[in-house]
This record gives sequence, C-alpha cells and structure tokens, in this order.
Amino acid sequence: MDVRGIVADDVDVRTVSTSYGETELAEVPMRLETADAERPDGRVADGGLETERLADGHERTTVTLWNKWTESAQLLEPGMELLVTDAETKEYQGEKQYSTTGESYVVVEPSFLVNVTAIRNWVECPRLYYLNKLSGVPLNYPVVKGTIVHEVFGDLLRGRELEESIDARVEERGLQLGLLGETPEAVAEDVRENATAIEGWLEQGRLTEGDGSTEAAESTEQTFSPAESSWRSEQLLISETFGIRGRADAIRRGAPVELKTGKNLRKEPRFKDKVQAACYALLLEEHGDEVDTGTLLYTKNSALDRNEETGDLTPAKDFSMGAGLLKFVVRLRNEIAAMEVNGDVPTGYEGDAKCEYCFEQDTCMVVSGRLAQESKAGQIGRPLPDEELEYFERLYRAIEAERRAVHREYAKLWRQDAQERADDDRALIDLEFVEKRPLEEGRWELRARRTAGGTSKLREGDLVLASDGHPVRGDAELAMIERIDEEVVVTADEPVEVTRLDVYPSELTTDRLLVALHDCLLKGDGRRKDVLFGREEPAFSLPEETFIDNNAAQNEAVRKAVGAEDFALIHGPPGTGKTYTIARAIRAMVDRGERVLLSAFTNRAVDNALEAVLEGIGDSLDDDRIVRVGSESGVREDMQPYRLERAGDPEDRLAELENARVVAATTATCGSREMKEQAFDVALVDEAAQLTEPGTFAAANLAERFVLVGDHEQLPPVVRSEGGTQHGLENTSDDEPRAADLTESLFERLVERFPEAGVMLDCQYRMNQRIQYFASQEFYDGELRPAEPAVAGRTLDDLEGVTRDALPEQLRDPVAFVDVEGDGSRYTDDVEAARIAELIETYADAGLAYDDIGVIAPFRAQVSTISKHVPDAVAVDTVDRFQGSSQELIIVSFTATGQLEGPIFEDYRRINVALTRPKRALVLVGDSRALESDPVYARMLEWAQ
DNA sequence: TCTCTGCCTAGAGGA
Repeated sequence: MDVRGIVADDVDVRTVSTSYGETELAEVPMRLETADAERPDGRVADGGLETERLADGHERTTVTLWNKWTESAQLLEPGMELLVTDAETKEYQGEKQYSTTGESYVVVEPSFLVNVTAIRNWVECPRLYYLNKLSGVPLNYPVVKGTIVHEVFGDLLRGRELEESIDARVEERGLQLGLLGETPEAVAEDVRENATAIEGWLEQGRLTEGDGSTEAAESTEQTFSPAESSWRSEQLLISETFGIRGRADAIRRGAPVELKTGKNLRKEPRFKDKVQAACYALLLEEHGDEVDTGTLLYTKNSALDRNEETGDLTPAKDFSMGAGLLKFVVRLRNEIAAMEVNGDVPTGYEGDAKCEYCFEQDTCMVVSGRLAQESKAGQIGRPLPDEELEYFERLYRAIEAERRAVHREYAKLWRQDAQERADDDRALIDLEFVEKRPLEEGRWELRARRTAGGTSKLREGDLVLASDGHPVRGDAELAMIERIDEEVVVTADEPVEVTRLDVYPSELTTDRLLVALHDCLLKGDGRRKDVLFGREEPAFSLPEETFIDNNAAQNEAVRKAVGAEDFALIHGPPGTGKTYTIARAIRAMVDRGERVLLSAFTNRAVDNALEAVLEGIGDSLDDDRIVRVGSESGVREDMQPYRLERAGDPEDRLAELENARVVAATTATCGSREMKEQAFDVALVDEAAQLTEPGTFAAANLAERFVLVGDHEQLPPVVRSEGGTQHGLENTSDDEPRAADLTESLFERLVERFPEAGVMLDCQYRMNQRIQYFASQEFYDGELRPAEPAVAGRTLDDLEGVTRDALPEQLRDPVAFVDVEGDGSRYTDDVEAARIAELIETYADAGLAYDDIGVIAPFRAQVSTISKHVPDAVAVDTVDRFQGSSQELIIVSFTATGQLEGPIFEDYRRINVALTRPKRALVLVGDSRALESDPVYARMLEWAQ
C-alpha cells in the first residue's frame, strides 16, 4: 500500500540494534492525505486502519523509514510532502503505524518533477546542476553537434534514410552553425562519423534481434523499421510516483537506450550515464514495464577501438540495473526536490567529483566569489556589494517561487481529472481520433475531431501533450498544434492515437529570467549597476536637434532616448503616441549609425512597434537591415517577410542577423542562446511596465544603454506564484519571497527613483475629452490632455452613417452609465449580458458598425456569456486582453451585484485600462450599489452619470 | 475559478 501525506513534525533519525546488527531508522510524524481516497491509478491509500483521525479528516501517524531511506529522511522538513510506496502496517502501543519494506520507494515532494538531466548533473556534482540553472548553457559546438546526432538517431529509428536525415538536420540548424562559424560540410561529416556507428549497430541488431516473424524480416529489408521491431524513439515520460520527467532517446523492447556522442573504451558505462538510464527505467516501470537492463551507445566507439578486455566491436554497452541502483536514483532525486523546495544552494562538497576535471570550474569559482557562496572549487574575485547580493537573493527566490508555480501546473496533469482540466481550459478532451499520417521528415501528422464545443487556451503553434486518454498514464507525446478548429491537427515524433490534448507547462521563461538576473549582476557592466543600485545618477548628453515639432513631450522623449548614456524612461499613458515616438527614436538612432534592439514582452507588442518603425524608417533603411527574430507561429503574418529563418546556409543566416541594424524580438527570445551572442548600442523595450525586472534585463543585457517605454498605471507583469502561500511549506512562510519582487517592473522602480530620467507623454490622440477626464484625474494627476481640438471633440457623429440623435438621450453623451441590478452570480451576469446585447442593437440602429464596438468584462466567464448574446463582429474580451488596443465605442460590463467582490476589482490599473480604450463613446453597465461601495468606483460613477 | 503571455520540449558534451 502507498502512504502519502505531509510531514507533521521534526524527524527523528537513530541507530537501533536488530538481529541483523546495527540498523538506521527514521521516524517521520505524518498527516496522511484523506484516508480512503482512491487514487486515480487504482492504488488505494490506507483506509481501514484505526489511526488517530484529526478534525480535518486527515489522520496522524508515524512512518518509519529504514536503512538508506534515512538519507532521504534527513532532507525532510515539516510541511513537506512525502510518499512511501509498498509500505507495511504495524501496531505500536495501540496505534497503527507504517514502515518501509524491501519493495518500498520513498519520494520527497513527489509533485515536484525533477528532470532526468538534472539528476545526471547532480550525481556528478550538485553544484554543476545549480550552475547550469543559473548561468545557462551557452551556444557551443559539441552541444549542437550532439543534438544533431540525436536527431539523426531518432530519424533512423523512424525509418528515415541516413544521408537525407543528416542533410536535413544540419540545414535546420543553419543559424546556430553560422554563429559558431561552422560549415555545413564539416558538420555533416562530423555527424556522419557518429551516425554510421549507430547505423551499423542498428543493422546488426536487426539481423540478430530475432523479433521472430518472417513478416518483420521482410518488411525491414530497406531501412530499419521501428514499427516491427518493438523500438520507439524519443518518448517523453512523466512519473507521478517518483516525481521525475524526461525524454528517453529510444526504447527497445521496453528498455531504455541512451545515446552518447563520445568515446568510452572502458568495460562499463560511465556512472552518470547509468544513472540517466536508470531514471528512464523508473519512468518506464511506472508505465507498467519491469525494466532490468539498459543500453548505452557511445558513438565514437568503433572497430578500431576494439576493447582488449571485452572484444567489443560495437558502440553499445548493455548493463543490468538492480533495485539498488533504482533506489539510489530516487534518493538523488529526493535531494534535488528538497533543495528546490528549501531554496538551498549546493556547495559541491555534497558530491565527490574532482573540480580539476570539471569544465565548469571557472564559472563555479566566479559565481562563488561574486555571490559569496561557499564552494569546493574555491572562489575568484570579490563579492558583490551588499545591496546587490541582497537583490540577487531576493529575486532568485522570487523566480524560484515562480518555478514552483509552474511545477504545480505539472502536478495538475495527474491531480485533476479530465473534466476539471477541460473546465480549466487547460485541455481538450473526448476527441475522436481520425487518422495518423507519416510525414516526410519522419514525423507524424495526427488528426482528431472535437466532439464537444468548449473553449481552451490551446492555440496554433502551441506545444501540447497529445495522449490517447491520459497525459501521464496513457500513451503520450509532445506535439505541436498545426490547426485547431472543429478538427485538431498536430504533429509529433510518434503516432499517438490522440483523444486528448493538454497544455504543457514550460519552465523556459523562469529559466531565462534566472539567467538574465545572473548575467546582469555577474557579467554586467559596472557603470550600469552603479546607476541601477543608486550609487550614480543616470547621465545624458542631449542632442540639440528637434525630432518632432508638434509635440513637445514626444520630442523631449526622443531627445532623452537618443542622448541617454545609461537609460531613459518614456511614460506613455493611453493614446499618447508611444509607438510613434519609439519609431522616431529608432530612426534617429539608426541615422547615427547605431544598432538597435527592439523588444517587448509579447509578440503582439513587438510586431506593433516594428510596424511603426517600418512606417517611420521607410526610405532611410533597406528592408533587409531590419530583422524580426521569433517563432513562425508567434510572429504576425505581415511581419513574416522580416522574420529570420533558423534553417538554411550558416553564412547566409549569420549575415542576415549580423547585418541587421534593427532587430526585433520578445524579451524571452532575447534570452535565447542565439540572441545572447548579439550586441547592440541600444535596447528599446516597449510595454516595459508589464515586464519583471529580470525580464527587462534579458533585453537590456544585450545593449550598451536602454530605453524603457511603458505605463505603470496600466497592467503590471503577470506573475503566477502567490508569493507567500506555498503548498506544503507552512513552516517557512516567513521567508517566502514577496510577490512584489516580480510584480513591480524595473520601469516603475526607475521612474520613481529617477523621475528626471523620464518624460511623460501628455497629449493623447485617442479619446474624446469627456472620456479622458476621469483617467487623467485619477491616474495621471490631471496632466493628460487631448492633443488637439479635433480629438477633444470627437463623437460618434464623425463616423460615416452614424447619427447620435437616433440614440436615446441617455446615450448621446460620450460617457454613459446604465444601471443594471444584475443576477447576483459571481463571475457571470446574464442580466448585464442581455442589456449589453440590447445596447449594441441600439447603436447598430443608429448606424454604428458592429466591428467598431468593443465589450470589456472582468471575468472570462462573463466574456463567454456576453459573446453568446452579441454578433461575432463585436470584439468581446477581458481587460487584460484589451490592453494596447482601442475602439470607437466601448461597453464595460462590471459583473458585480451588491458589492465588488474579489481581487480583480482591487487593482485600479485594470479599470484605467478599460476606461481608456474608447475613442468616441463609453458605456458603463453595472450595479450602482456595488460600484458605490468603493471610493474609486464611486468617483467613476459620479463622472459617468 | 481573478486577470494570463512567453518560449517551443529536455537534453545536447567534455576527462
């Protein structure tokens, strides 16, 4: 039976005498999860025992961990989650207790999914794991080559021809190879050397494998065919029991095969390689296969290197895996999980690797020296100033809290049932599998039909877990959504019979935030840090020329952007021509011969800004000097011609990127290995108030100086972690990072600290004066004003075919309030939705086109309710998604009856965004009693009535 | 059930 619960108190570890001699044991006081809950995998947590039941339905008991599991017990802290499989029960002083058996595994924090590579790194040196996370793996040739060899291996298993695969895989990495100064021929030759060893071995295996049937032998005559020979390539595996996730290179007859692009002439595989294979064995075991062997393929082993001892001719080394190794691997995994949850930093003393052999030795010593960390390798350099150390510590923990939030998303893959996932918009379920079709590249195209309506967050270009029913327990593979409407089309490496798609949570953003933080503080320019940490004032050498002659604030903003030596801040309230100002600033910079990075958090913002730059730069720069870096699905259609292809001839791709005078990319992409090789004179970051500090650094790190453009009175960065209440860690809640560390943008902090480095654009070109008034008073100290009389006086009458006189009197004013009592539900309001539908018809009757109307609601549930009532052409969305756009008429649904409940109303920046979207008319629809209950909303009501 | 975008995964190697 499995025992799962929360550690309730300190753990007692001691040595006792048994008939076998001295033995270690650990007694863990635990609070069990709801007793008789049957787990979805059919295992039953203990239900029948008469243990002490607590008021909350949890039972309290003691679990005894024997022998080597005491090592994992030492890691436990009260509040951590613990799982013991195959436990036995015993009675002690009238109380039922549990203890490990010979079959048991002990898993610390099982819902934290540890990567297989993390375990592999950790077994070599725990600090290596930490360093990889902190400073990232830079672009280097051995790694790129290794990746290509792996891809070719997968292709061979899927039946692709060797030369075709090599050519295609080398071609795909054109940009990376260009950055590394490699030629396709040399790389292909290098890959060929490694791949022929594999091919020969596969061929040999095919002849001797004796899969049995003559049918199999015949059908594999041409190329190796996995379908007939119980092979499977590249499978993503997740274990909910062991808390491990990884992607096996290949699986042969249920056993893992791991490829290594190197040489190993010894008889045995390297220990860390065995550990890696053992991880996959554990993963496979959970999927129902008993695994006791593994194979390692060292591609540089060839006949020439015949091992004297064994006479090995092949690159393959088979080895057997005992229960001891598997348990050892779980204990390693426990160390990582405990460290991640506690936020500890490994020193290197935990392992016994020799630092002089380590290729990360220099990095290790520098990080130790600069961050004042104890390390086995020693330290180089002086520690950062205290304020920087404190900052690093704080942000590191905030980012790690964010990482744990991503892990909670992983855990939902198995903790929530299908319907819950679907209701959460995180999965499409009950699909009807239609067909699988092999693609040229050896991948598969999979089609399924949707049997029910329903929304989901899934979009074209997203990476998803495609499964035949369950993303963890079933047959599942990572897939890319190609098309999603009534039919869903995805591509994947393996032909899964798809009936369900799940959002696959990614740690990529958190990984990149951490690296950006590291780069800023440890590699960053000293002068910049002096300014960021308030030791120096930002400097300017402002140009005399006039860039924009009809808007003083915009002109001043461009002067500051061009003349900043450290940074400049452009505060752009709604409709004030931020993008135009950016375009002018970039033009001025380019005219001065500077290379500019244009960035923002979202693809949409990057494309919008780039569009303005293209309009503004026009004649002054050839099109091929402007490059958009990003994925095909992320970049807007009309910007595709500027998008940098990754595939192709290395020299061409490199030239395209390096010759570009303006490079546009999201901040996440700025943290990519390719972009990190680039250098710029200026980084200009739009929508900077929506970025976390490390997110801003990802762009700023690449440039000599930076310009941030944004509005901190609009929406802040999206942060997932709650910054306090962390699952299973009540005892350390005092030390938990405050969410504020990531929710306040660098833009906002710098605007407050160095107001003189910023300019606020004060003329808006969007709203009728009456509409603008409230936002100006409430959020911009009354300083926002219409740019010209035509803006101040604009009304719906200006639009062709619209007659305001045809509207009821109440709606003739540019701002109107419609009092609706509401239906009292929490996140939806049918009464409001129906009233809004009527309003839309009223405006349509007065001549307004549906696509000039936008409806904003606070909750997604209300958005979908309203959508059902109104024509498709009307844009209905949440505030968050409306940020950055505008409409002639905006109708706001407040969706609250009696009182304003919920945190969504507490952030007034959200109401600022909603009220500043319209150009000519604004209608507020809501319950006046609810709105009056809050002073800001009450003032809004007064203004609107 | 408050709002929610990124990135494309993990892992690729070297004594």
